Amino acid sequence: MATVSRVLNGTAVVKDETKAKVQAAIEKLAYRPNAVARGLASKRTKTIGVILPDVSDLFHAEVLRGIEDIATMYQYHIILTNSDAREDREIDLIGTMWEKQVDGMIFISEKITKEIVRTFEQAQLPVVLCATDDPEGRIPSVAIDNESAAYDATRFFLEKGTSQIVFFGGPTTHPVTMERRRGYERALQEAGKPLQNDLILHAPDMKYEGAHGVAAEFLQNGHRAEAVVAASDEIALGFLNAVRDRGGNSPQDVLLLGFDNTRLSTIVRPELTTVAQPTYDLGAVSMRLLTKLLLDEPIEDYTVRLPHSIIERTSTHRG
Amino acid sequence: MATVSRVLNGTAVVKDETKAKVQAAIEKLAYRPNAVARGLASKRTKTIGVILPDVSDLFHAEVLRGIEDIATMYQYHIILTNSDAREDREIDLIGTMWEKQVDGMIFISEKITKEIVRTFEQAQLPVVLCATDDPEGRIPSVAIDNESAAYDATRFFLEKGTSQIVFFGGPTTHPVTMERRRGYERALQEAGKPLQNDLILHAPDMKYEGAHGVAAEFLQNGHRAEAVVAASDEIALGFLNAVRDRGGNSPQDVLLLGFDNTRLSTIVRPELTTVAQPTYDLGAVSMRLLTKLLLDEPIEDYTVRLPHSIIERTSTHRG
DNA sequence: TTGAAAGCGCTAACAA
DNA sequence: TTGTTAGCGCTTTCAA
Repeated sequence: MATVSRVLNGTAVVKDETKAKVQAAIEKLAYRPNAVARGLASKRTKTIGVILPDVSDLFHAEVLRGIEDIATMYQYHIILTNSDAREDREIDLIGTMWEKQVDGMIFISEKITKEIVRTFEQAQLPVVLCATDDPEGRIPSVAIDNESAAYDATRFFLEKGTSQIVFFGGPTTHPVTMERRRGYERALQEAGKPLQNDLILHAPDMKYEGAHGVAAEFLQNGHRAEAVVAASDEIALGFLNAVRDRGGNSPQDVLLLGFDNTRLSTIVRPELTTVAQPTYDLGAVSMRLLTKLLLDEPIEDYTVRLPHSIIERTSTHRG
Repeated sequence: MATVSRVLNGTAVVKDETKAKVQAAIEKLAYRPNAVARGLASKRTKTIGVILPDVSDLFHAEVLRGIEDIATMYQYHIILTNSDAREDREIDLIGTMWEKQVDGMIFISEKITKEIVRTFEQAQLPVVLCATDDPEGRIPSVAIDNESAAYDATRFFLEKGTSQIVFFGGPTTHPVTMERRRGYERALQEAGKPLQNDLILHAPDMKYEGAHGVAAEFLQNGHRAEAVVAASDEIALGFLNAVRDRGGNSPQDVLLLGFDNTRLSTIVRPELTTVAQPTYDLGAVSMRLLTKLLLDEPIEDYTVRLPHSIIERTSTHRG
């Protein structure tokens, strides 16, 4: 049994001859090691827990795919759970992940609270935050620099000489939205433009439906916008369709810039200019960082900021 | 220890007084049972394996969400892996799921081969096929009736008096595509219409990009279509944009009907008429069926067919 | 109603 | 280089 274990795991030198015999026996009996027993004995399950708000969200699904691919590469398995971004569920789930003896975790959420940080620290679980960060910087994280991404997006319009630039974010309780809003505000201030509160819109979430309603109301009230910096592609499309509902269109009547470069942005017409987050990479890099943590490899940065870029398409292009 | 186990699992009667003492101790020590040890001892891990082609695909992500919600409800966890619909990987993954001692599996694939059926039977793992079925009907499955869904979609156009109805599917190796094609053909035959092979299109996959190319070529070659029955929303949008690229639009120049009722269908303009698969339910019902299998509950049907419906939107509506 | 004891199928020291 | 032994932290008989 011990020698079989050695052959299987390569944890010690085994004579070629015996190794061959063991492998023959494994073949013959179609033997497959029991990962649960192995996990109990070795205290490593080769399993990592992933908690995210909602897999059926395009962005999360793509991040997850990145996580999974790298996990597979390093022979880890993924236990997945949806939290619906509810803190109580998140904390509960961290506990069950602990019970499952996951080797580490990747955590995606909208907001990293002190309570969550504390729970991770108590659980002593290696964890990497993905697409968000811990404001206190105590937990390793992989994300983009949202403030400067929104700053760049706003500059993009300012350099075209556009005024009446709307910022259209998610809820004000959403830290990522607020970071982006700060970038927008900084760009305007640096350009000497006044901040107009009526040009700052917040949708109930990052989805299409709510954004569509908010945009419709905005236009209904007689407001006008020359350009929109939206915090997600879906939000941008919510604005687009509100404009269309009133007989307008983009880019003729409004220039639109989304966020995330989801598949939507090329499927829709006009194709959407967007700030590309390296969605897949966000997941892949998070998982890679986690493997470094788990394998005690040297780590340069515990806080990784991936580059973003603006992808120009027709929604901001006036023929 | 044994009594603690009894309190935790409710497997035997424990005096209220001792139960209270145990619970107090659990509280005090912040004790959390080790699920791995529990799994080894009881031979049940409360974990189910999910193998699907690609989580980052909208349809699968939504099915997965359905699976996960019901799994949570029954206190199961999900181990997730992507197979990219490659049979060799699928077979390999079934093996690793076995090693992980999952209690059961949900399997989503494009094609259920004999090899896969054999692997499941050898592994003796309870499994439910989701969104596909085993042609031999030996494995429980939850899906819709693709043939009659496409039949209904085609009838929908025939009843409008439409001719030149294109069928636009995925690859010919894709069983679901072929089932739908058969439904399309049956509807035409019953209506006494000739089958025109040049009106049957196959995209390289169910995604937008490839479909867009195939549609562009179709139109380039001077073919015309009055209506399109597409095998996925993305394929329908591929056709739509090919039409638009040539200055046309829907519903004016072509009536479009997609499949799946993904978020895309309402975000896009014109909003897309589509055959709604109960995507979330496909996952939820599969998982529920699996729990019945695992808990030895009575089962009426091992082969569940969920209802589909046509959701009419602007892409088939001529003012 | 509870405690004692065996054992789930491995890994990891320790000898040999 | 290999076999022996002792657990890993639970569940599940079996007695008491």
